[in-house]
Amino acid sequence: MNLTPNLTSFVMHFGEMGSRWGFNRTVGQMYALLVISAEPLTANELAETLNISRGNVSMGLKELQSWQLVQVSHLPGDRKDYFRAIGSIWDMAKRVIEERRKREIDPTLSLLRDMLLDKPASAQEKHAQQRLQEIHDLLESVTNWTNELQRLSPDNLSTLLKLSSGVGKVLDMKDKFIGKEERKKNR
Amino acid sequence: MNLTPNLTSFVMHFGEMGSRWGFNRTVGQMYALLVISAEPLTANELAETLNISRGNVSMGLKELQSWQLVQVSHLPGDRKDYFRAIGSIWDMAKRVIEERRKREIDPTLSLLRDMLLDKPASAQEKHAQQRLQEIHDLLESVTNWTNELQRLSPDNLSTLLKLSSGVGKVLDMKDKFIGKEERKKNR
DNA sequence: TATAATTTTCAGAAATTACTGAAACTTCAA
DNA sequence: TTGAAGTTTCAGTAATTTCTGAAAATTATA
Repeated sequence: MNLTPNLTSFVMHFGEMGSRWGFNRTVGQMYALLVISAEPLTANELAETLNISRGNVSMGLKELQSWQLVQVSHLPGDRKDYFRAIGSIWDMAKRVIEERRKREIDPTLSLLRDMLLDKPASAQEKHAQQRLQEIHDLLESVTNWTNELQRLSPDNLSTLLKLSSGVGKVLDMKDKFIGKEERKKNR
Repeated sequence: MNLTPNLTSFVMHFGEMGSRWGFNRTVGQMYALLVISAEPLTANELAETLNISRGNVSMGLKELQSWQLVQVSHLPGDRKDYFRAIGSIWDMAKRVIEERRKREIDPTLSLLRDMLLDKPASAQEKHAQQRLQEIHDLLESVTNWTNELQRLSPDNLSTLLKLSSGVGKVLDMKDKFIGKEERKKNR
């Protein structure tokens, strides 16, 4: 496949950014290419377009599949695997959030849980545990949020994202809202 | 400084995770140590406790300062620099969000903006631009959110996080709130 | 101004991570 | 079965990143 210079520079940029997003350069390039391509691509097309080895493409696709960011499909009467980026932009966002949570938060959260079960054995540990508790609570909240996000429909997710500038407003509102609900309950 | 085995394992774990969070192993260890330490530490204490070279500590501290995650302080009559992790857990969370946005989103967003200014020159580019537009919009929303988060007081940030199981609730609130505002306007 | 205390820099070594390409494997069709 | 079409694996190499430690720079004190 031949890319216009513009698209090439996007693909390359995405490769550079890839490392900041948790996968390596070529995996980033492969994903960018799949995202902008109108048609599914074969592993060979990826290798040729990006000038990387066939073996590397195979490994990269495995990685992208583990992120659940690409899908394989087939054409009747053609044995080759065709790859495409999964669904909508919202699906991608959800997957990235989910995967990063698994990799960046879960392991730490589970270690923190264990550590907090131990009684602090010294003044040093006592102070440390306080900080660890705070970190634990924060990470747990973040985890809850991401779980909740997974459940949202694309529509609601979109609404929520666009709400940004109103977070403050909504929070102020929350007091009134909760207040009202509480009053109802206690009536 | 001598750490208990428990704390040592936390510090080491944080080092391993460090690479997933955007800094390297020793920087992660250094930060973990500063976070759990009740007292500010000198560069030499860090180097000794973690068994890494003095030079490495110097570079690592520079990195942590660029993330604005540590502060230097001094003791009267002592020329050494003492380092401590900045403020509260909320401050840390904000810094991390802010820095990651700068590193992981801003550059891509700015490239996407440029690309979307060009008229698509081919069918290929036309299709690609549609996807790029979607990505652009998503990243822009995320950026708006993080900006908004920066502005939130620790109190509100905490409330927002704990609201987790109520992302749905946030949306409900928004509807009622907006609805009320609209009704007011139209009255 | 000299010197002692401390921090920073940076060239090269060490460690880690990514990539290639040839061989092994799988799958299907004849 | 055989072999053609395709994919995966992995040992070895290349590229990148991290770390060390000695030298240079900085800063305070006498």
